Amino acid sequence: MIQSFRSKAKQKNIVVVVTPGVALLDIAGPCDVFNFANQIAREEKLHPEAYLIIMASATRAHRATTGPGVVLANLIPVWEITAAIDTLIIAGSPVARLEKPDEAFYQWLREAHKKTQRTASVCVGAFVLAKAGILKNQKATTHWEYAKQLQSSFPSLRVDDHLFVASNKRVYTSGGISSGIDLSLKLVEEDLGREIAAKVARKLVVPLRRTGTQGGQFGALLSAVELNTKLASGVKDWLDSNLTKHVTVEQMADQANMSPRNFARVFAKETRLTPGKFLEKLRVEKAKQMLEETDLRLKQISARCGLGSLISMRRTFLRHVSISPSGYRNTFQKSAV
DNA sequence: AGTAAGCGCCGCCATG
DNA sequence: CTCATGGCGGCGCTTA
Repeated sequence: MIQSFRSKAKQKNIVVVVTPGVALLDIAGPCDVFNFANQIAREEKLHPEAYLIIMASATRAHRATTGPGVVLANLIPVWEITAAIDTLIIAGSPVARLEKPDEAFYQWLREAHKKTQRTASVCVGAFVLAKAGILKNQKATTHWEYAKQLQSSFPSLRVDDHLFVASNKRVYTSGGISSGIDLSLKLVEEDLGREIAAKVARKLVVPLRRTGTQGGQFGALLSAVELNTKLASGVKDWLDSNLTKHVTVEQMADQANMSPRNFARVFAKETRLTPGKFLEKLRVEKAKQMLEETDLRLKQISARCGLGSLISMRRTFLRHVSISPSGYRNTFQKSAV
């Protein structure tokens, strides 16, 4: 019985726009998230059918070949969509970074965006939103490999390549290919609440909110790329035993026997990270570890990581992990069984 | 809350 | 000529 469902909210139309060469995961991620959200909302008697997923094509063709060769059929060219679009998702693909799709598509996109509740991109789909002018002056992210290109092509954007999802009022961008999942989970959380989103995440066996950076290992702030460089790994050992102290970049340079200027330059080239940022990440990493594995007071943890006062640890922590230290502990502390 | 001080970062230029 | 290094000064973020 319809009456038994708690939510009176209308069904939302999710339009996923694909272009040829799209990574399968770019579209599979969002599709599965919304589909599982439907399923769970139904089971929970919250909503009989929360989402309708519409697969659309950015070209006149009704089919598109994905990067791995799987052919998507029965696509609806965007111009033929008649339903009101609640959420528009532009999936990334190699052509998304080029001048394609054509001007007609961009015109459609600009018009459509005026009417959507939310417009989003996965991976390099951000280039499409940027070209359409939708990201002007907004915070944005994309696949980290293309973040620089995005920033230089569209200087007004504030590109942050370590984010998985960047959200503004109505516009969302997400990072690497798999982050379409993170993006969609966030949208589901907004629509159906945290509990449902968490259940979807559990079903997919992914964290509800990924912490850390793109390219980083799961939950790790510092990626192998950043740590496996000569400079970083060399300095890291020394840093680990000096984290409680106030460390300057100059001291780090000393450890590497280089001038501060040159150290900073070479370090940045190798790791894509400035020495200061690296140090900060290392401190937060250590704090995360202690929050997970110990019962130490926040203040003690802060001291041991060199993150300063409780206030400043909180601030720094929020910047990197997007939740407070105590919130992080609540979610991730390993229960003492 | 608004300001001042400190520090890291980066562009620019000089040197080897 | 180029490439790696290093010094200087200004800008901006963080903290007190």
